[in-house]
Amino acid sequence: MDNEYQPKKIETAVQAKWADSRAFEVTEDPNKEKFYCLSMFPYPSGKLHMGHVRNYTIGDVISRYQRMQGKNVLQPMGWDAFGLPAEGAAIKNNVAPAKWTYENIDYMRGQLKRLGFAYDWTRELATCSPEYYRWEQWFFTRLYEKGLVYKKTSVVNWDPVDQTVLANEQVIDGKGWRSGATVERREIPQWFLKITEYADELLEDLENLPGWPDAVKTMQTNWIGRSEGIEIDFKVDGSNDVLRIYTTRPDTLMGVSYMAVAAEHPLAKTAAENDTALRAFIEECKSSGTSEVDIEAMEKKGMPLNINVHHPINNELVPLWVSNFVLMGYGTGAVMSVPAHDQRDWEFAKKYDLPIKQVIFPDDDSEHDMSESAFIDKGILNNSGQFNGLTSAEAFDAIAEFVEKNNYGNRKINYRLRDWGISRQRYWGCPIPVINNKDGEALAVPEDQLPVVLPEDIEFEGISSPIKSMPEFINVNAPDGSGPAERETDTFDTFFESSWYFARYCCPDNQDAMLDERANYWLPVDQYIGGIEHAILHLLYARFFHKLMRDIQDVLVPREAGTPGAADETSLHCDEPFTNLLTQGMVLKDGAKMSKSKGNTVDPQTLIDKYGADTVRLFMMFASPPEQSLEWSDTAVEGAFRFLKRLWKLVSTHVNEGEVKALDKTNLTDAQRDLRRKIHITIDKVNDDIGRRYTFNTAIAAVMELINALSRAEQKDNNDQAIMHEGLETAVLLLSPIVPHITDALWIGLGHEEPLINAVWPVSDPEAQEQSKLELVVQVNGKLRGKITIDKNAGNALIEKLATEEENVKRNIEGKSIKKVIIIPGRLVNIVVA
RNA sequence: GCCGGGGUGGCGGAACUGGUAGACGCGCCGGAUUCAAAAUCCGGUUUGGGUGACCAAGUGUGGGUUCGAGUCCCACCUCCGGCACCA
Repeated sequence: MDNEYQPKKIETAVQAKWADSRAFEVTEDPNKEKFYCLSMFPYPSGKLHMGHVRNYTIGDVISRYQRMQGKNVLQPMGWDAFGLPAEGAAIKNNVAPAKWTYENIDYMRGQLKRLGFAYDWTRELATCSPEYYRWEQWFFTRLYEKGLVYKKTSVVNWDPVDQTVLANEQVIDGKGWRSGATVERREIPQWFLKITEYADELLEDLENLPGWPDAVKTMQTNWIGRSEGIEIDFKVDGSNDVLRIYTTRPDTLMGVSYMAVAAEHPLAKTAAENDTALRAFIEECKSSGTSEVDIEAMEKKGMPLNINVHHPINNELVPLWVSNFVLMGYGTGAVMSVPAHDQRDWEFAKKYDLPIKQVIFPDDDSEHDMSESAFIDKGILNNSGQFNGLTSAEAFDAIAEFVEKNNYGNRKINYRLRDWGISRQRYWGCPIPVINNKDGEALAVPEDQLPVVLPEDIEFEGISSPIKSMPEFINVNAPDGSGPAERETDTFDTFFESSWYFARYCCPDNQDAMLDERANYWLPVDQYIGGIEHAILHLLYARFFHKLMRDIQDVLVPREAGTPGAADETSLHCDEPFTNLLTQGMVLKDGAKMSKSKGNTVDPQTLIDKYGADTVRLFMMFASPPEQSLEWSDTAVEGAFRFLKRLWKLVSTHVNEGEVKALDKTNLTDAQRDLRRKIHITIDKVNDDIGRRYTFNTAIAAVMELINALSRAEQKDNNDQAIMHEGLETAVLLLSPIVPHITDALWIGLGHEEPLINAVWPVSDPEAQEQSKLELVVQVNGKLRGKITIDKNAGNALIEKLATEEENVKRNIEGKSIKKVIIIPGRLVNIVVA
């Protein structure tokens, strides 16, 4: 066996071997337990970054480990290929988005292959290919048919100079990224998916996901934001209009001192018609950004509309204001304001000198200082007429009843979650399959005319989407036979594509249906791995989409209908797409996220070229546990490389010493017994770390400890050599999911003919782990004062005796009386003295 | 602003269920090898005190619970992720 570790040589050879034997191509095998391991697919931005390498190494380690457990493992890879950066590149470098994207994919695919990930490349897909997106177009038309999509106006960022819609990311300090013009809010018609119809199920099913991190489930729960409240109508004075609001605190209803509507609210618009100051204010409200941060962080402003509404209980007049923090697209676009019991209303009232009327009082006789802040807790009602003396909870019911009885409104469950706006006014995306006829009706493109193919041979003139000025794309005949019509030129939000790719991987070659029965073999994904930044949007949309696919007929069409068994399945079986979720942390350098804009990136390719794929993989897994952020270190990469060299040398030295005879277990020295125990303890430790905890860093540390112990061991007799052999084989197997190339070569060196990827994960020998003596720590008043070695069967009386007799312990308890002795079996003794 | 997560030696991190704080690696210091260097190998390495055995302090800050707290509770500081059109 070669004495020198040559990563490039062995990695190329092993990768060729895997490719030739189609080692990672899988098919459905009903007799084997399946394991679907999925990493979030990359956006093909140019080249792999360290975050990708980390993500995909984690997925590969889990996949290879599960394969060694005997499972039928699917690990696919593809490309989230539509998106804004391709348009940026097109505008900047005058290259078509399609060409740019496909070239990036080719380069990045090469990098993934070079890293040795065990992907089934026959399933590769790119979301920008018509073979892929035709099915989401088809799916959209089915959802339209079912009434699960609808069109309404909603707000976008409008760049008045470039005459185009901007993404939030393209708005910098309220200005357009290219024009520098102040961005306006503008309302345009857009398509929406009714995710709110699934709000309850999306919320409740989180309880059926024990394999998801609590942090993600909490964030999704709060995002959905279910609340129980009441919708109440306030009659507008001198008009037949009513102003409908929603509140979760009807108990504070008698404390209302003003009402507020959004700038876009019809009442505000009408009032502004004859009032220049009001008109100016409403214009100003439209200048803020559309994001929640923009709205929540800005200074809260308002103006009275000179309109009053009637309080539904006592009929008193309440002034109506327009304000910049109420949003039209959110609830009813109007709120009731109770400054005494809501902090934001309190601040607004202070600013504009509006009355603050306390109606809820602490239930413990304490007094709240209204001049300091709002009293937001629940309590006892007062100053509330007929409701005085009720608790907040009682008042909720009483007021709800009152309101319902008088037809002023009803109880309502509300969600913070809003319907999913899926229209984008961009080019590089999937065309929304809709045709608008001359009567303005939006008609779904019929199935036989799908896919609506995005023209790829285009040029950007300016920055808006080329298909918006492309008559050959736009002008069509209406599918209802009503004559000339216009094609929709908006494209889908790219989250649309990434919401179902996990299902398409199961049957990417099916040209006749979105999914087939193979999806029911592989789904749900057993392990999903990706960045924590996707905790809400992507993961919620994918869960939603999965439920839609489950509920819409004909999504799943069996390939050979009518044949017995699984092929007759016509719907998805499972309710949730991802059984277990692992959210990896960021890759940082000098404490900041690696990113092009910060200029602190490290190109993985340079490292692969210098050290090989195994070193990069090993470093990534060793530097920190997957959920934490990972701090980049060049010297630590050197360390990982050094460890592999040491491992190689230890194996080659051992192998080159010749044949090893079988271990004679009846004749072991204490040192040999200890070393064997170390080997078998390490098996259990690494199995737990990789298989259960996903703490690959501690798994690697444990193998390093084993290698250190093996290198220190004397090599004098047969047993020494036999234990060395056992230890090295164990280390190679345990490391193989992490560094699959070097371990494959070492496995061959250790005399195996069957490839390592077909080897079985090692199982420890409990007998080898037994020991007759135990070490206990002795504390005095909780401070470590000594250690004692006891027989494993020693009783508490003997342990206490030995502990108190230990030299240093004795010194520390001298002259004091022992109050208590606490013995934690196998761990410690704590002597409490005074 | 709101929601979620983190903070441990010079550095990355370990300590899983309240039970030896600092495993493993990096860096640094000393030694071996070498004409010399690189590479490699051996030893040391939380801080302060002590020749030493040991002693004291110590897990962002301030309090608390406990025989015992990095771990649990309360308050605060700070950094990171998300906030619906970046992906």
